[in-house]
Amino acid sequence: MTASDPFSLDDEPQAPPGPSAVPSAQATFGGGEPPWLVDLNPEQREAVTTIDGPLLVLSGAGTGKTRVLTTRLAHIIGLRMAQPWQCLAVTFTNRAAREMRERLSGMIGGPAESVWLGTFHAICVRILRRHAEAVGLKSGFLILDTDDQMRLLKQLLEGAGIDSKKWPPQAIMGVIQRWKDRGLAPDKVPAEDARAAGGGSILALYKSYQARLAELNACDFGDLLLHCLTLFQTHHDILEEYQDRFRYILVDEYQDTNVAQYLWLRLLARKHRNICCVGDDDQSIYSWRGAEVGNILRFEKDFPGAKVVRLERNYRSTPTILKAASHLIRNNEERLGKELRAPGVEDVGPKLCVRGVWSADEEARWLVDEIESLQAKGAPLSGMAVLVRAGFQTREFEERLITTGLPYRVIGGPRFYERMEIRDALAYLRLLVSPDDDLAFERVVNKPKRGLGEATIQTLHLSARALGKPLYLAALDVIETDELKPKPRAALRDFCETIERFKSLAPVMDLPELVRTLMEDSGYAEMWRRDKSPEAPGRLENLDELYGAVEAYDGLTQFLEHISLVMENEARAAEDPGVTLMTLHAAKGLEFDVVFLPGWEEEIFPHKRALEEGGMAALEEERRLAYVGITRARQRVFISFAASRRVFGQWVNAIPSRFIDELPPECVEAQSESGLYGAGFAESGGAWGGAWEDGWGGRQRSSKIIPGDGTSFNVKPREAEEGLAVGVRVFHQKFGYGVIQRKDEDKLAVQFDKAGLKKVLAGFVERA
DNA sequence: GAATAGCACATTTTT
DNA sequence: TGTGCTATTC
Repeated sequence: MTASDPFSLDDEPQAPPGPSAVPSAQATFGGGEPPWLVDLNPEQREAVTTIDGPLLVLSGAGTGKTRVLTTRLAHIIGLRMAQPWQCLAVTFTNRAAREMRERLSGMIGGPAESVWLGTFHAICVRILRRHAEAVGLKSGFLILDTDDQMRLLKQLLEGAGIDSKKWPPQAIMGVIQRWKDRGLAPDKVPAEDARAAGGGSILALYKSYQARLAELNACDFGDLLLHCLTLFQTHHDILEEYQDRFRYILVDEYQDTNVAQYLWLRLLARKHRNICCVGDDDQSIYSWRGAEVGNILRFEKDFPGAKVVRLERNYRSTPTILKAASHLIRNNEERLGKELRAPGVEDVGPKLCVRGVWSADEEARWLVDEIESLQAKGAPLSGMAVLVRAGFQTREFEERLITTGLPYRVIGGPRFYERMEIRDALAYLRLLVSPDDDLAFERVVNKPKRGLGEATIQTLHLSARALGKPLYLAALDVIETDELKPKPRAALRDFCETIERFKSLAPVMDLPELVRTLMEDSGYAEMWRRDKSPEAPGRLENLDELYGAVEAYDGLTQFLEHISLVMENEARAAEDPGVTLMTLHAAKGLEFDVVFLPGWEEEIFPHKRALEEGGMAALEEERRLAYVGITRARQRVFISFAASRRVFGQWVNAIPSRFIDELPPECVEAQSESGLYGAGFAESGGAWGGAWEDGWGGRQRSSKIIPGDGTSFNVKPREAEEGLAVGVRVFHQKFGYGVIQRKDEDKLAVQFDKAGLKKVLAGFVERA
């Protein structure tokens, strides 16, 4: 892991690099073809070499989109059409940005460093830090994460006496975010929209939320774009500077851009009009987050004279997989139209396996059996993935994989820097760097408990307001007065002294040591050591990991800035050999030899909620999700559905997803449990769609409740419970070996070696 | 100020 | 079925 921030080079090279730095095409290749073009197919080549004017590259799954983007940059720079720092390339994720920069470095070496390449947010931060004053911020502004955002909004709700039951903060934040996604600052929200949102009350909240952020000199993620956009709209001189600078603009995943990003791009590209957007409307799966497929559908209208290149040669999947995916996605109305094909491949590959089973348990068992048998045939587990619609669905497969003893990893879930203990530690660090960080102060002032409760904080708030100072600085004053009772005053003084001490230590002390000692001296680490709850040891481990993570950085400020934009934990990204479990959303951009797509049932996939909220448009997005899932596979696809599964503890019947009917029968091998859909199922052939009708009476939900099969865990002889105490090592049929962390009658909390912390009944474990 | 019991709620998520 | 949040109680 490196802490080097590509954007930290604030001074651009003044003079163009000498001929040695960027090889000139003419000089090096004697007028012949530059080597980077050699292996490109004709469409890719066109996308790379059409560098003047607007260009839309419709790049299907697996057609070499990253390659086109990086080669295009190399081409522009290599031909000296522009200097590296005159090129802007924006992505959505840090992962994509990193990959692009690495590949570019491989092609052109050092100059790759000075390309403006990063996520929309990172680029905006870079610009905003320079021109913060122009939008009412100071350069050192703080970037809030979701946690801080919600905290702040809740405070405002409380202050305004709004019932958070009637107006859930999450929903309010959602409305505000959508406005920001559309590039709407509070004063630009259309009256009609404002009226629709709580009769204008949400707009009022939006206003006060923004005001509070300004007071705190802080931004949320949406603001990074919104402020940057406002900056461009209101300061023509600044806009022009960037318009002049960015001769060539490249955009990755264009189908995921929201309105704000679109406006931002359009402004920047207005001068040179050299904008190249790469995207795939069939993989637009983030509309619920503000992404506008419309941006890609309208490109030619917005950029008159735009050229469109279609990349349809897929180098990833077998022809059968491509055929199935194409057939499915053809059911969508709103698309630009594109067909993936596999160039020059003779072997069409095996059919997709679609399997129906009775219950979700069986589905997991079957799926893991398939994994095992593939592994036995020599397929590596790291080439296999289970892709689900929603995060909770990974559980049944995890459990089954544990029982079987196969290694796996789950992508997603709470990330390292979002864990409570890490955020607490970060708040301490933030306070060292910026004493005006009220949110950080409030977070840790009474963590661990110092007897500084609500009453004390309230007093502090009043004093702070009176003094016109941030909380922490006000606290420094207040401890010198009699405003507080002796006890809280002493506690607060103690807290402030610790912070002050570390503030002076910060410049001289080695970073990991500083963080560790701060956690010790503040009593924070001790708090978790004393905590008897079973998750406490894990939290301490995470803190240890944090001490290790800061090592790579030069200073606290750099560390905090970096993680505010890069929330992922790079240290953990290391490849390991297990099966990958994740959501379909998380799988976009990845590929595997074998892909398992379980849970293809109506109401789960397509998801009920999505359909309720978004109607037909949402159904199309769900279908695109299915398309994304299938096209992740290189060799094989296994789709499955269960006739019944437990949802929130209740047995619920399900019918197969409509997407199964939309697969071309000739690409599918149907398997089903005996009796599940009668004999008609397997041999239904062309009348594929009708197969379900026979078994289920059309698409009506069956009212018959199918109970669990009752064979597995009915009655188990009660083990001698006396041997089971905290600290005892035990064995569990499902979860394997572990140590008892807590005992409450017959309920145990056990930390399992592989399965993590689980609550189990004493009857299900035995002494190891 | 802290522990606890009851209660609603339960897609997708990067920055 | 599990969790995380609020309201209540000590």
